Amino acid sequence: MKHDEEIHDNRDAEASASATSTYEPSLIERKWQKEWADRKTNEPDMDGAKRPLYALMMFPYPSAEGLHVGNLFAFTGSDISARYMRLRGFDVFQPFGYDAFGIHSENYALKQGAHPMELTPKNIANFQRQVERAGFMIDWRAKVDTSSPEYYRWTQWIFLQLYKQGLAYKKAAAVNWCPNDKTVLANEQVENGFCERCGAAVEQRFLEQWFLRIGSYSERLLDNLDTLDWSATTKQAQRNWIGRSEGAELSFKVVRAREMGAGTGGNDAVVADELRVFTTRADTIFGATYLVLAPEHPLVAVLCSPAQQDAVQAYQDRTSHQDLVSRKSVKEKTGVFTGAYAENPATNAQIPIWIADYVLMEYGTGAIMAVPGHDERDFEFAKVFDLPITRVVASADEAGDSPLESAYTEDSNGHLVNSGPFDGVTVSEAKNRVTEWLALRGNARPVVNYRLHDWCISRQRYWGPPIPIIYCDACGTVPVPESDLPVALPFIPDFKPDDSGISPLARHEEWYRVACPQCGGQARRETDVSDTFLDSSWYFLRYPSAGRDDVAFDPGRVDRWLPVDSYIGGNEHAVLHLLYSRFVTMVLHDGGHLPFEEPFTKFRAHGMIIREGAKMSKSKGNTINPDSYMEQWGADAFRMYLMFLGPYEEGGDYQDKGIVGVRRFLDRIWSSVRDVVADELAAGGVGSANVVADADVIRKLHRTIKKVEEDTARLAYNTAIAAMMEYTNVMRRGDRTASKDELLPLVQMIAPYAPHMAEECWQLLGNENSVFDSGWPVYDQAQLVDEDYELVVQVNGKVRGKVRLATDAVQDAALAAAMAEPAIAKFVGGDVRKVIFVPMRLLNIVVS
RNA sequence: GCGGACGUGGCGAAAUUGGUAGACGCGCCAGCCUUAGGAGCUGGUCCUUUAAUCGGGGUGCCGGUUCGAGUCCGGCCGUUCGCACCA
Repeated sequence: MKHDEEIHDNRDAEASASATSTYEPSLIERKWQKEWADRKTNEPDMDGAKRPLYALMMFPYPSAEGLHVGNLFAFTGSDISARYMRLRGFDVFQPFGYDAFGIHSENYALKQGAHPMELTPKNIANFQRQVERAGFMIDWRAKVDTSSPEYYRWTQWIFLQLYKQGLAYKKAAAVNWCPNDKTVLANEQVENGFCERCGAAVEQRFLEQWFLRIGSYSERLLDNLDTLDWSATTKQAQRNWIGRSEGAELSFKVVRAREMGAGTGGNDAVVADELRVFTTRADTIFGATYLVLAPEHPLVAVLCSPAQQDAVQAYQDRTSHQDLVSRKSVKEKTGVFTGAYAENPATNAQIPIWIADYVLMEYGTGAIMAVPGHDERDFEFAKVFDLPITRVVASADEAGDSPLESAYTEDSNGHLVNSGPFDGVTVSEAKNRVTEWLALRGNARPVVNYRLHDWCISRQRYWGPPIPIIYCDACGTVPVPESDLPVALPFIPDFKPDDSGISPLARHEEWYRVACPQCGGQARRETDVSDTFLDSSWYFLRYPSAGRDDVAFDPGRVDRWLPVDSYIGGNEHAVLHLLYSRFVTMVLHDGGHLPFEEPFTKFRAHGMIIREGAKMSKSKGNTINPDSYMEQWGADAFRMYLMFLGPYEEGGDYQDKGIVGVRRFLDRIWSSVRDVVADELAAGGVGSANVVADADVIRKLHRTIKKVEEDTARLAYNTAIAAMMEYTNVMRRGDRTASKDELLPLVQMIAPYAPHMAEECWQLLGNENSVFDSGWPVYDQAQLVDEDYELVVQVNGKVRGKVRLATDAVQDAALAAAMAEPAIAKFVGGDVRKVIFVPMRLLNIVVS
């Protein structure tokens, strides 16, 4: 629009012109976005800010479909919070960027038959257009794109720091393989055995992979949660994911099977000293009637008797080819006897050792003691294979000699039976005492186990940062020297993944052949790239130093701006991004690179937007195109409506008709401003206001400021907006013309919500500066107190009337006032037994 | 199965420490204005009863604590999210 120039160059004329016109969002929104850019309104002094505040929103992946309304909901909530803090006088730094590397971007390119290196910049440009249109207070100097060499150079640098600190290692392991995306997935990316991205059933493969030792940070990751100001739901999700469980590691002496004695009879030979199991129910040891190892357990080969060799081998083959869906979903118990026995350290009985796929190698020691009497899975297994079931726990009111129909897993009020010296001891007490008893004999030690596994970051894909490692025949695994970073991702036309389990880069000898940085001999590069979640695990560290090509992050800027003061985002990242970011920050702290170990001081999870009661999805065809809504109603109205739907932290139901209410509200404010300006022009120019503020309106105003301030601070945007609407209704009651003094604070309050309109109104009302530099209105405490109030009068708890009462009135006065009212007095029949007086609220007269 | 959140009009939702249930908005009804209105303004809108009041009932269900419960406690029912053969 060429209109822009006219607006800009001829502001006063335009101001008076628009003052008499109707509210035209498209004009003023464009105008102010340009103004903010020209005036550098959104750019704090990165090296000199006095009251720095880092407000972060979760950066999106720039999908080709463009901005989703869910993105907009998330960004708007963050933006309101940031703009509010700006009005409160903070130097707010709110950056934005793109999580452009990774499988989703690559898959989309594959679908389009395009190359991600060419497609990604286009997607970013489109996304950026939409984000700019919504009018966020973003400092665009700090833009980050994880797929740019300037960024991923430092992602690789971070990998090297992990490597240096011994926290990155390569191992051959059974990993999750997505046959559709043709890559390895982290545990966190597998949902119920299906690929989180594409939904394909995940298979198990045995591949050499790079892992990060997040598991060794379990305790810290868990304990620190208590110190963080985060949404409770997010913390809870992390606690579940880390999965701490207290128990004991018990050791069982192993004996060779009798049948193996080759006719010598009873000549037991020890083949492995001991077998260790993890249990949270050491108290049930007397009921352990067999042991079960995971089929992958390394001792299986040693323990297995020749007679059972074939059966065991066959079972192992079967499990190793199984995909994780069938392996991990509950189903019929299967297993094979190894031919070996172990000695129960409590009963000294010889118990058989089995293998079964219901025991997982990656948890605990990969072996369990089976107590079929008191564990559902063990019970089921014992039934299938006819193994003995011994009862060792009974509830308080039973003797415990009746046979079990099912596993008795209740442990809160049970006591031990058939447990030798521990008969009668309660379960909770026995957990410790049995462990201690076994420990004295060297058969137990208390252990804390975590469910959190190390993080597999290898991806056999193209669109990611190459892992900066070189393999040399002479020197072994050699990290790329930091001075050689970035290891650039080459442009290759054939970036399509295949079934081989190796990356597309491995097909390019000219790329992976390289001289060893240590000995100069022939060597080859690692051809896997790293997980997208490594890219996003540190982007917030980069923002304040974006553009610097000599460091990942500048220490001075880190000191001034980090850790992040306020982070707002979706709970879908509760255990992925948010946990990885905490881990990486801790590692960088331990390596001496950061002065803090927790990246996000405060985190709030927002809710989800649904539409007309149903989830939005492309397949249902009920998605919302933000562009068309912003076109029709204006970005301000759209932003505000999204916030008005429901509590921000819970989400809301988008109803197409609802936005009109918010737009009407903005129209009303606009027309009040227009009236004031018109009056002033008629009266001789700006500043000659002639409508006098109304005392009742002003009192309502101060209450409203307090309410909006408190609600905005706690992200209760829906009620803050309601309060502003209420005030506007009072201010305009009966189509009354508002006064300038009534209007100015409203414009300031609404600024975080409808920033363009607020700026325009602020200017029309005669202000030169940005409304965001004007400060937050201050309410007057004295205006909040009334001389009298309406006292609710109850008789026996039922509301019977209301009386006006002086604010400082005491109970006797209140009672007298109530009884003077015939409508109330008629309900007070018998004796007054009791009077409850809650000043400023109610009076309850209790009669017999 | 374990852990969390939630359940309020026709709809989205409000409701400090327990203190007038339904703010605000949508929709709907009536009126005003208008040549007209998918514009604007005013009033009304939980159910029941009533000419209107008065009254009675009402926050998923059952019970409890309390002068007083949407809110607290116990037990169900339902919705939803996270984890899940984790020993």
